[in-house]
Amino acid sequence: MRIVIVDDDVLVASALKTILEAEGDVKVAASGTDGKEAVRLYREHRPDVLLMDIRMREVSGLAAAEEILKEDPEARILFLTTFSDDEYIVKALKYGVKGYLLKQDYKSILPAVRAVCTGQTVFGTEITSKLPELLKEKQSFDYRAHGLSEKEYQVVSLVAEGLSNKEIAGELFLSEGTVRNYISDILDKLRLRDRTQLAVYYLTHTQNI
Amino acid sequence: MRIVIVDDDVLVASALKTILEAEGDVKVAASGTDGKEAVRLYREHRPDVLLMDIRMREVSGLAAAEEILKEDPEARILFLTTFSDDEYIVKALKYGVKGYLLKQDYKSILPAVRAVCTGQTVFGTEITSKLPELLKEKQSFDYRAHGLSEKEYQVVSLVAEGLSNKEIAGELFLSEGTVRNYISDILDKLRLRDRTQLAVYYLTHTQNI
DNA sequence: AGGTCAGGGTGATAAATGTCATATTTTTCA
DNA sequence: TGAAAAATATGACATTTATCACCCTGACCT
Repeated sequence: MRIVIVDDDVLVASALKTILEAEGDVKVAASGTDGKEAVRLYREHRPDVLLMDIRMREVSGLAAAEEILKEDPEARILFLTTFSDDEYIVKALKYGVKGYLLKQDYKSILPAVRAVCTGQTVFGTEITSKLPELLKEKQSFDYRAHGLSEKEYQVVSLVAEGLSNKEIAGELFLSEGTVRNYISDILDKLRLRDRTQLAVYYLTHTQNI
Repeated sequence: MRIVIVDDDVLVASALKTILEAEGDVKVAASGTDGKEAVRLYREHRPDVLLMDIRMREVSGLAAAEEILKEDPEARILFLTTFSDDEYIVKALKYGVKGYLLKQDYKSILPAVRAVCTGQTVFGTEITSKLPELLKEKQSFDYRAHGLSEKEYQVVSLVAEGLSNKEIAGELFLSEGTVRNYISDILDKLRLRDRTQLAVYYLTHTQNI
């Protein structure tokens, strides 16, 4: 396994090198201290895994990752950081970075590197526990809480699909006038003015967008 | 490392056992063939990692995972599956499952188990490549792509806040009639029928909900 | 039998919306 | 500079919406 390490803290870089090369099958091919170097070293060595700090002086690890992944979407990049940050995680994942873990957690670095090497994605503990949070759906529209009946709720959801009263009537087998009355009631209960506000309200209180 | 394996395919279970126990430090504490058993075996053995098939006859792995994680949020569960499925991934991650990978990919099973054991989260290759997709923000509403002018776009966004023509006119220092004309044009360009559909369209094509 | 309440309906009416044809004024630019 | 292309505006009109007052039916209660 050939690794490239990029970290602007030289101590960290050498510590990592020591930890990794303790294993017989791991070889640190090169190391650098800045995002720009990361790009250069990646091009030059095409390592199995690029271990990179996310915050660095000139060019950040994130920018470097973007650059590298644009050139080689198969690149296996593993971020190292001293703190976890939602924004970074999401951004990094969007780029296609293969992992993200904490420096402190030195015992987990080697398994993580191995896993990434087989093409998998790895997250550190702190980040993992936040994932469900990050992925959680928005609270869904609770019609009972607003005093809406089942039928009224159906009307609301159809309004939020852009249907006219006539269409809603057809859909629910009601007369157009009844639908009008329903909507009038609903607007009253929800303290809204017209169907457009109703659609907006529903859409912004529902996850399925 | 103590592992519990649950898979309704006995062949797979024993193959996994063989692969894992080839390593000196791994011990398969027990194995089962159904979600119900998974829950029981987890309670009984509290393994370092629970390796579980996601699709099983009676109680699915997903249901079992939910149950187990409710009792022990720290449980390290690693799903195994023969096919990848977006729905499952997202659901599993929401529950707090620690990983998800393909059975075929037997070389990556051991590193994955080790990584999960140190508390990390691991995804198989196929899933990883989908992650950016899953997390990608909704494509933002590109008004130029629809031939809308800057001003028309402003009108659209106000419609999508539920403002009336008069209010929009006031907001943009236009006459009400002009706003009406704008909206008429916009609806034409976007092939929509009324302002409610416009609001829905805008909201569903914008990420900031 | 009478009361009442929810679900569904009608019709009248006023306001808001959408369409169109037709100006007027600015901008832009060959 | 002069003409085309925008941005803005008006008025007339048809449609759709929203509100309201009232009606009918059937279930349920007592």
